[in-house]
Amino acid sequence: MRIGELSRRTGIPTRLLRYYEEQGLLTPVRLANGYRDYADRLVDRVEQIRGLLDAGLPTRVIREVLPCTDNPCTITVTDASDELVGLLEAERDKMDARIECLARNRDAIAAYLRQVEAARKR
Amino acid sequence: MRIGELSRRTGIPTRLLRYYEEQGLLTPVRLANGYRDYADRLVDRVEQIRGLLDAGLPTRVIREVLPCTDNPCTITVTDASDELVGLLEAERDKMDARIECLARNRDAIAAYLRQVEAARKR
DNA sequence: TCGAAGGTTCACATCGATGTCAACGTCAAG
DNA sequence: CTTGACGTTGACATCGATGTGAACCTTCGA
Repeated sequence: MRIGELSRRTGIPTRLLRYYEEQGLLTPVRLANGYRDYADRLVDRVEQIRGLLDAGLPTRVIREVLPCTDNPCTITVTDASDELVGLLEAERDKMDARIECLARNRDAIAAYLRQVEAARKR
Repeated sequence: MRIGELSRRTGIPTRLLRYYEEQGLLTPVRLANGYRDYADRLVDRVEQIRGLLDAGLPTRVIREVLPCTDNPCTITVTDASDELVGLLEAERDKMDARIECLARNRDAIAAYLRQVEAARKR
């Protein structure tokens, strides 16, 4: 599919799809006329990218993370440099911390909302 | 404590502590000489703010969220406008989505790292 | 008393993500 | 053949978070 359809399907402006490509997060093939051609599976990838961006990861990190979340890429297990492994471990730990922080605050909000609701019943 | 010590304790530059105040996330009292004076408990608050910022929440949202995560503020349950309640529910749901996305990707990274390690043992 | 350390405000710079616009090429339908 | 929808690249603008520096005030210890 071309960029317009991908944009419609994902709700992400074409501007950003091009930006993600520039950042190395998305690599559509080019048609003879120069148009970008996106495989269907890239819809999911775009959503994954959005999720990670929304969760606060910079594109630089997402670029490292994406390959290891691709099933087919699990084959490339062996060519992971020590450096990359270290980076990924650090990133995993940061994500743990973020998850914990988010969860704690979400729980606090949820508890608060429950109290509000309880108070309104009276 | 004054801003320098808070900065040392939290590792956050004074510039940002002032910025958080400007954004309404932190409200130190002022000493006679105009210096900011931070209560001890604000150390925790700063860390909470950092966690939420790192998790991708903008200061605008954090400002709404913080009050409901303060225990003493649970007393103010009654003065929650419908609007705020809706905003908080939406925010809670977004946080849910972020947590899920982060967890999925962290799990993928963790699985990848385990594979790498297994491959290296051989 | 003087200087260093740390505080204040204000302004401007930077950086990443995103919006917007200009100038132009491609393609399908009337 | 032309028009309109859609694509291309490139430049510049904006917005939020953060860095940096100037000009100035306060406190404290030599």
